[in-house]
Amino acid sequence: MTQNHPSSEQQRILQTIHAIPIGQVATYGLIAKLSGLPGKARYVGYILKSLPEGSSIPWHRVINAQGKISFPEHSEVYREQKQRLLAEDVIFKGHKIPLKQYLWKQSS
DNA sequence: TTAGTGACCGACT
DNA sequence: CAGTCGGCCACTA
Repeated sequence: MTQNHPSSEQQRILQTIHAIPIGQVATYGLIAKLSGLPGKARYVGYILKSLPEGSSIPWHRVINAQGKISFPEHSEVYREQKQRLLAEDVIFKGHKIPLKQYLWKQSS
């Protein structure tokens, strides 16, 4: 199978992100895995980067595997993401979110 | 077509 | 705990 509908992959990813409950977060890698695209964490990042302005996608609930926001600490977008998370009562330990305790079903 | 670039990840110092 | 490193793969110039 050499043909693949590119947009369907994106939609699966966006759908997965959209399903993240308020007050919870998920890593890029987990999003990819739950979307049936294991190993394509960077793809998730790429899609979020190219997300339209007024999108209803809760992009702020996506963080990296280190439990941190994937933006330069001093950037404006970093502050916005952190602000949105704090507004949902997501707890930060310094600059990190304690995944072990708050991350979305770590399954396993 | 090739080479460079990431809103990444896991294993390993 | 903090760095490095190699792998990953869609996208772009």
